[in-house]
Amino acid sequence: MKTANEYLPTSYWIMKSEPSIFSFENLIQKKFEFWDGVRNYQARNFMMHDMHVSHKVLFYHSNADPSGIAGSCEVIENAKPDDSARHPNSPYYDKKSTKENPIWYGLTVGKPIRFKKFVSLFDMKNNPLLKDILLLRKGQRLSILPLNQSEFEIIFKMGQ
DNA sequence: GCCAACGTTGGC
DNA sequence: GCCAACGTTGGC
Repeated sequence: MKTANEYLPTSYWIMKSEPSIFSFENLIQKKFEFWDGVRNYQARNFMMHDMHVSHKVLFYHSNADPSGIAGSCEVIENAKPDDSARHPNSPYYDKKSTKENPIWYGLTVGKPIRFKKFVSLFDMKNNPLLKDILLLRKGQRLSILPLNQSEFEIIFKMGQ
């Protein structure tokens, strides 16, 4: 079984968001969004080092009813410091973050395309072609996950 | 709301 | 560097 880092380099990603906080419909309305609030080093490193403009992203609703992929989007601006870490009133505040050493970074996604059909977690679990993807692995909590081109295309087709 | 699984923190 | 305690994620 491959680890997340063994998927690198790749141009295909899953990004998770709780729709009660920021949903795919919110992205459709806003057209683009700076992805702030990531406070996990592995996910941050993906954004800082491995994700680049034009990379394709599947937008996953977590803690949702149902959870699943609502659509796709893409990276439209590479990583830059996540200023929410320096705002004491932000839920993402981190007192260790400074202007000189921001610690936390985010990037901007845009160009959302809503799937014709929502691809639920249940649907993905029932597709034998997806039995090995990181998203479905037990205990996998990373909010940003790499996937390979064929995995991306399988899920994308399920949404059409 | 429960809780398994995981990441982080901090004492030693 | 170990590891117990704690906090968080996210399915159910």
